[in-house]
Amino acid sequence: MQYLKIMESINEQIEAGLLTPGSKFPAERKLAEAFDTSRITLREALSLLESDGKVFREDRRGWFVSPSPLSYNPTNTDNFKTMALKAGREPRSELLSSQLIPCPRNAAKLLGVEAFTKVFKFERLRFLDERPVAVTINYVIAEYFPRLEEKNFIESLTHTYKEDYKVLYSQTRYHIRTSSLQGDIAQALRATSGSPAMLVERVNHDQNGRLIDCDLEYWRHDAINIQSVATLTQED
Amino acid sequence: MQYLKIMESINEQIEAGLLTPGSKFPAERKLAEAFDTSRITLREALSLLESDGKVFREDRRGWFVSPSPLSYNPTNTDNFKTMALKAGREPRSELLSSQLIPCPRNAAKLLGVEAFTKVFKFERLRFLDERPVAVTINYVIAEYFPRLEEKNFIESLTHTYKEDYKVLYSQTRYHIRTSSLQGDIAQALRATSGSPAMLVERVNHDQNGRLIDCDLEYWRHDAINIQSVATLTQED
DNA sequence: TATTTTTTCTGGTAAATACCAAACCAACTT
DNA sequence: AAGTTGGTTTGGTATTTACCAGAAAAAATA
Repeated sequence: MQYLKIMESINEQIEAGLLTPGSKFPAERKLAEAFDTSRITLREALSLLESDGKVFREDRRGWFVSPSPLSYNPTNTDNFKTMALKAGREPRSELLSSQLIPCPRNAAKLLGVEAFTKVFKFERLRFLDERPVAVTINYVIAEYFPRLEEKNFIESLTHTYKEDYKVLYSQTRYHIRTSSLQGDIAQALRATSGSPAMLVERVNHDQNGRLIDCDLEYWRHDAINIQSVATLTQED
Repeated sequence: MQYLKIMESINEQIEAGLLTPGSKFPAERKLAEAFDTSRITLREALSLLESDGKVFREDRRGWFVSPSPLSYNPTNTDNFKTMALKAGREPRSELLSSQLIPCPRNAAKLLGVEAFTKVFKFERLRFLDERPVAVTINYVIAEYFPRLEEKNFIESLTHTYKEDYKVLYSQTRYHIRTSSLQGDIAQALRATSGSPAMLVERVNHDQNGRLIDCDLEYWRHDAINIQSVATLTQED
């Protein structure tokens, strides 16, 4: 199992700080030669480090050292920008698409609304220090937010809700599971199809208990770290 | 990219219910032949399904269809057994080790205690329907729980705390991130080294705000699904 | 200097092959 | 009936080879 040794060797170099976060590895063929092994075995070692979140790759671009993950607290309303800035990172968001459509199946299931309810769907790509780390897809119940498409919601939907509609998030139901990146989402994240991902699904209610939107967040799995404090209720 | 087609083909059979949860796939060589491809490409397809949580493998034993994940709520005190039973699953726990030791580095960091503080460490293996799904490692501050080693805590530590020491969990700080299974932990879970995992770290306080223990839970990544409801506090 | 085109490099995919060791099963022994 | 042994199957690991397509770099052009 020489791939284990290669893995450890690379790992040591990362931990020792010889390879800085975000820096690119030499070409696979060169690395394989350096470790006196085949390209396939070298890729095996890198893949293990990838599933451990130590390194990541960009499709046909190479392998990189993973930056430290962003702490993500699902129980507060900090938006992406705020979270990133608090952690000393540089956030950026891009709008990938936005449209007013009848609620699709998967979102209808999350929202618990009838089929054909009008929703405003939009997709955003989130960057941290110019690395694409997440694609977020929002489904907003259209009737509660007239002309939402004209507002500037790209950076923060939370902010738009509050300023333009006097709506505050008050309760959120969330699911978090591992998944893999496929198709358009993988492409937007410059990831190869099948890369490991964290999928965060949230369903949000406003201060009146009204269900207002849901979102799906596909994160590169090494880019976040779910973190929270809970006050426990004893059941029995 | 024929591995994508193979993947979809297998996936369809799973979704159609032709392959029931927990059932074993034919041997790799036979499957490869059936799909008229090489074993390597077949393994590529299965690996993708694995990272998506649709299938899992047991080391040198073969590939299996993943059962549906257990919903795990980090914000309540339901123990493993209770969670499993509520979901209609059959739980079982095995004690892998238990010892009274000076707090090791990683746990000291989580607990925020001085080095050499005595802790009671024990490892348990959790099964769902006889499938090993998680290894949990607990570090309990020994001075608060004299003779803990004599109690029957294997099924539920929570229960022992409550009945024998009148201690209730009241606040927990948790971190969740993806990781990979290695060494002993992988072996206990019958997983191959490097299999994807969910790592849940928790630090717990009792009803008096006293820090009492922490635990590390290594889950097979397809076996859980973090799920919770949060009441939000607006900051600004 | 800025833009476009061409070339080179590099990662992604795929096959064929080989050997090892653990798991499994069946036959045998006690 | 229970335990041991030995052969077979099967997944894990590793090498070699090949070709493709996208990305990056270099060269040519406007």
